[in-house]
Amino acid sequence: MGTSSGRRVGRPRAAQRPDSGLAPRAELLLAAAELFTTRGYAATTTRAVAERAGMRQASMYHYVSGKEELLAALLESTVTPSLTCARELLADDSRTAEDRLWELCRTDVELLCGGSHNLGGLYLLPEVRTERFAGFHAVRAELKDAYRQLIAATVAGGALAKSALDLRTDLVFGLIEGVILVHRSDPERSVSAFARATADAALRIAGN
Amino acid sequence: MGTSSGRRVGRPRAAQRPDSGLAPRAELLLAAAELFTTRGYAATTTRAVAERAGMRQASMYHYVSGKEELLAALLESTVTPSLTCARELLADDSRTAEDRLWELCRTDVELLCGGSHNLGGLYLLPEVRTERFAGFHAVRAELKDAYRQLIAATVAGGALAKSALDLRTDLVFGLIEGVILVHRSDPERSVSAFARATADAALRIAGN
DNA sequence: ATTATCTATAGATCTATAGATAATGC
DNA sequence: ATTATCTATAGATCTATAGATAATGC
Repeated sequence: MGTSSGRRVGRPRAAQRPDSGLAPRAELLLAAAELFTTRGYAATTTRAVAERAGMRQASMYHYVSGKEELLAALLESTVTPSLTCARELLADDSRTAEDRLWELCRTDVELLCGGSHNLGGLYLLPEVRTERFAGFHAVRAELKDAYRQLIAATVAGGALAKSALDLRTDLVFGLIEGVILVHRSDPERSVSAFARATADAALRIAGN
Repeated sequence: MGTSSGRRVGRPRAAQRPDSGLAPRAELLLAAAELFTTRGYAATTTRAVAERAGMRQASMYHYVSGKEELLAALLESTVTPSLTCARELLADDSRTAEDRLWELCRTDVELLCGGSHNLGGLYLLPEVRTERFAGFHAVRAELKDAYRQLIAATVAGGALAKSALDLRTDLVFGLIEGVILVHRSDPERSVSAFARATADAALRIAGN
């Protein structure tokens, strides 16, 4: 738990603050998300993360092995919901491919821009390309493949050359990810309207 | 100069390498571009930059005041050509707005993805959002405004509501920038064909 | 006794400066 | 004499571990 309060086991924290209601690991993840997305991964120190989570630098190591683990956990938690959605849509025969592609785009944009801390921004960190985050890359590749399948099914009259399909997939996927940048430049805009508009735009790119 | 070789003034470099033909400052900028785009800004040390440029860490300070100056210079050098192109297109009355928007998109993608070191990737660094790079942001805002003007002129039959215009501008601009991510994921693809395809996609999004 | 935290710190950086040195230029 | 570089290093971090401490649980 750690969720409900009352007196807790262990030495009290030095800087006490109103109980966040979160378990310590979740506090760390939240703090890391905020700092990584705004300042970047390399520029964020373990001290900054821990202190923002309400504990001292060294205490962080009681919950995680270091910064790397925090980023890995955050990355995976960001793609997983998109992938779940993609799998459901792929399996749903009752709707047209176009319809499902639109829905996938919309949901994905909502997820990327929706959370309070612009978690999608994590995707842009240069460090993410490192092999250490292979788990994330694998999940992401699966998501991209779902896009590819839906785009292929969208095309009227069957077969599209592989290179053409790859291109469209990349453009659509790029649009969806580019959305992170757009959202960053204007975080006030209504996410749900923006998500629908982006999905519309994606269909225009995917279409014939 | 520094460009042509022969014996040069000053103590010789410790690690001598075949003369790159570049002036030392240019060598530093090139090295920084490679490292910043691949590893990130904060993760890149002054030592790494200097060493890659063929000199010792301390010698770098003879040419630049530090990492920050390198990033600022690189950023500005990346937008400036796009902006020049945008100004020319805005002034050219002999072509349709659609035509010019297409051309701007194409050129921009070429510039973002064309250079050998994926300089466009610099835009994605979290540090870039800092006020220190206000110069870059100003130039970039001007470029975005050029996009906005061309998109407005593209719309058939005049006025588009401001919010609708803003949305389209953001989507198009986002697509163009998103291209950096796409290029990153598949750097082998022909840039010029990709640039044309992206420009096509941009027109679809901008269009009515 | 167990646990969550703390304080203290060693070891490993990294930046930016001070001052020496090895070339050419005159 | 001027210049471009070098070596050396002080001061400022930052990470991760060791060991102490202040709670609750039994």
